[in-house]
Amino acid sequence: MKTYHHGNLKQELISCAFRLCEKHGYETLSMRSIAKESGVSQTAPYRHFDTKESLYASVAMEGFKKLSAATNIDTSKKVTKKKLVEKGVNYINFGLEHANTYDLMFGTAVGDFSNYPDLLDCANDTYENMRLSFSKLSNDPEEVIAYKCITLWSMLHGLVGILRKVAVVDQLDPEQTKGPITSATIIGGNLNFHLDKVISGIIQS
Amino acid sequence: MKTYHHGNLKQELISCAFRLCEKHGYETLSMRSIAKESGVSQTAPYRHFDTKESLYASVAMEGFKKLSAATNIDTSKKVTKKKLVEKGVNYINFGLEHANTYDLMFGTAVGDFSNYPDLLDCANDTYENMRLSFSKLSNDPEEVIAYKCITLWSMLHGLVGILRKVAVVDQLDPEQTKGPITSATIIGGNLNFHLDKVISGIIQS
DNA sequence: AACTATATGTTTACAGTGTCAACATTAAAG
DNA sequence: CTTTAATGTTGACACTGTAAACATATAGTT
Repeated sequence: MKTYHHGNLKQELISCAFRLCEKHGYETLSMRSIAKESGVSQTAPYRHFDTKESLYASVAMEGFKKLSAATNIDTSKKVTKKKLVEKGVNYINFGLEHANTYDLMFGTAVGDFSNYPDLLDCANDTYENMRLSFSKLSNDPEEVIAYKCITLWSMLHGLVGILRKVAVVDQLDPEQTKGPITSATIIGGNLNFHLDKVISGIIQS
Repeated sequence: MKTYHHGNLKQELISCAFRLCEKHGYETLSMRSIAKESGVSQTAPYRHFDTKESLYASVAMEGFKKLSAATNIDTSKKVTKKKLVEKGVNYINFGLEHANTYDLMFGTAVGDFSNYPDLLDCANDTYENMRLSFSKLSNDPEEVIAYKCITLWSMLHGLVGILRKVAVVDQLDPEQTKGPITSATIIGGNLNFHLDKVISGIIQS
């Protein structure tokens, strides 16, 4: 039965947008196509989202929740270096497997998180878990932990970005290695080891 | 005097787009506005660029050239750790000062560099200089150097991304430090020292 | 120098976009 | 049961990327 009022349109729009984003990237999303896909009129979304950006913000928030779910360490238990390495591997896998959503989360689609407090909270949660993890692992003063967090997060974030770019290069011509690349090397089995060294370095820094 | 044929439209369009991108970000660029700004009809750019993406590619190429100019080490002379640290600082400064262009270069605006061989070359040059620098600094085998390159580049790339996000958080409310942030700390004088440690770590890894 | 082909420009047109205003229908509150 | 607020639809506007048809200047050939 088809009612005039959808009943749960907002959530429907978000998950629809999330699905489309995952599949085709956020750049191809349109307010109208999402509306159509959800079976409502083209302007119905505007009852729930002021602008396209604010829909993006909701989708990004979903992304951060999933990122946290995929990477968070249970800080109520003992935190080990091994767990931190695992967190790192999970982070990178998330970034590569949900590349389109990751772009939405960390790109320019949502200009300023502070306009979307819920999103800001979710993003901070991701950071906070890393901070807590480092904190449980050592007795460093706060500012040192902050350094380590920024360092690790940057490393992970950067790897996601660079590996994707380099992967494109590799795919282009696997034979021609102008500059002995790299992503294949790292992705193909050694990422774990690599991250282990990097993270060890950060921990001891 | 106004002639029918512009004479140098292609370059004009690129530098015009570059300027607008630097100022307002690539997302706000439109083929038509660039044409208007250049004083030609709305479809004139299509005599020089098949698609908007291909204009983006040219702008991104400009970006990579400037990035190389700002960061490249003269590898014909002796390469020192200090120079590498300097390179890192320059890289991050470029990323933060030309944030909009940096987004264009490393974001999703240009889908696949392999469609734009010139762009690909420029991007590879940036990588290649880093590889050569590491190579001159040690006797590591190629694959180790590749590791180090990826690690350093990821670190730098990640820092640019994360510092900007975190900076946004900081600006929001400089008092409320939910999780003792970070970008102010790092940017405000310690970046050099921080990078020095990180890069030393990478070199010795 | 004249003719032709090509490069480069303009005009017009189309389908798609974000978003606003006016209106319709339903659910919630009094 | 009536009023109000929430949620939907229709229609409109200015803007977008880009294709097609046409105009003009330049370069190349005879």
